Amino acid sequence: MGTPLRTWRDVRAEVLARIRSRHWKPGDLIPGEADLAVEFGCARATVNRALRDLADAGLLDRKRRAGTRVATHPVGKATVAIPILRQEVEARGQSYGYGLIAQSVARPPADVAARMRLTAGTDAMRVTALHLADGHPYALEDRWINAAALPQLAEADFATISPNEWLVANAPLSHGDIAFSAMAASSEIAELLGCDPYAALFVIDRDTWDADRSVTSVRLTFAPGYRMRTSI
Amino acid sequence: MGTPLRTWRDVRAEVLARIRSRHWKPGDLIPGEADLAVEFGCARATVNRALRDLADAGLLDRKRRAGTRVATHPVGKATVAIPILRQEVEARGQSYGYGLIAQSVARPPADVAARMRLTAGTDAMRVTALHLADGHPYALEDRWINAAALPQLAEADFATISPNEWLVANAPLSHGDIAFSAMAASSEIAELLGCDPYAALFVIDRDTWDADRSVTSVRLTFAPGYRMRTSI
DNA sequence: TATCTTAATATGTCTGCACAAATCGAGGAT
DNA sequence: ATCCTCGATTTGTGCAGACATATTAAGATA
Repeated sequence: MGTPLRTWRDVRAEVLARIRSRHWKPGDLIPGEADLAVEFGCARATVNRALRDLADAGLLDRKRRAGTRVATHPVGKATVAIPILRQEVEARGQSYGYGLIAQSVARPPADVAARMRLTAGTDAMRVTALHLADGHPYALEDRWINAAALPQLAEADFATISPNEWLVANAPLSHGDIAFSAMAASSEIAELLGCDPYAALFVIDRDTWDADRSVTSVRLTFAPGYRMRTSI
Repeated sequence: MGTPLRTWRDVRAEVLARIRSRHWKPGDLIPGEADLAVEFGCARATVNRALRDLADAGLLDRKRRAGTRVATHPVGKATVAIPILRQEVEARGQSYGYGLIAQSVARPPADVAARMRLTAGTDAMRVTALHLADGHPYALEDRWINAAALPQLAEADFATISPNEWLVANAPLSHGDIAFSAMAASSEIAELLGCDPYAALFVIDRDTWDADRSVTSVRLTFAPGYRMRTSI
């Protein structure tokens, strides 16, 4: 019993220490908020804030009436920064470059149309572009955009601004699905990225939605050696 | 001006709607908490909770005195579920299998020793194991464990339990660094995973720490076709 | 003019209280 | 025995007020 823990960060630190030290083990039921508030010498709301934060981080499981338990599978999630290419390159101290490769309006292939839930026969805009770091290929962007969802699309000039940045500035904010995978370079991609065919490349696929309407579907293929990092 | 927004989720939804509708555009300064509380007919704490949540999600930038702005680069982060292989496989409705390939105590190579910050000449335990889904190779686990950080390590029987699960149950909770990348299969790995040499494989590297002491460093190499998904 | 000090302001958080919502278990009805 | 209802328990959240802290802008000083 020491000095009172005044802030919710103090409380969080103390609870975290007890979990880490295995004083409270995975699966254990820990005391209720009211008890902890008394022990720590603070208000219940403060304890609540601390425990809620740890629960958000996946370290605690909380249920009404049932109480709070230490999570059995403690390290469940990590937040990764979805790369915004210009920022990422510039954060590495390199100069960012961008080049449009192709732009057209075409019938998307079946898999893309299905992912975007476009009615059969609908056209979409396809933009292919290359992102550069210090003049070297950094990532290849292959994007389909649903023109029906973006009235201003005609005004966009993807020769000077990347679709990524244009969409950030002009598309309604929305949710989406993201998938990370590895893919062998096709000969086309190898040529564009300046790497060997069959090189192992890191790939991010992202589908973005405005309510139930697909806005865009993009694949970013990174040059060999790319690593996406995070910490927990 | 409608019925009062009573809950912080209501407030969050309303603010989100204004952002999505571009009523408040990226970069805009939005009204202060007190003003919004009056407008919405709720307490400032409720508005605070809602705005804090949106800021955590990366949709708002908040600074004391400066106020709250709509984020210029709206979608910054996503939480990914760090795969716990057994759960992941079973969640797909497949049967999970596990097999120990090799276990030894050895001098880790320079890059691993450096990552784990082991003093030169320290030995560590190396465990190599294969995770299976419906009997097919799913992921290869190549792990180094710092015995000095884990007294009970001698009791572990990695022939029957995977290092992953044993560590979850026995190691103190800790922080760590994670990196995702793509790698071409070496001939050894190709044989273990039953894929072609040079196949593009998804790789997760994870270093785990207890305070400033390295606990374990692991590389998970997934069989071809693996995708790690999330949504924002 | 340049720099330092001070006040104003917006967010951050604590407190104490109240009630809401979820959930579990006991006890009663069928 | 089975099902249902109801109360108790625990977390979830709202509110009003106060103070803390960061940051900016204006004013004072050199």
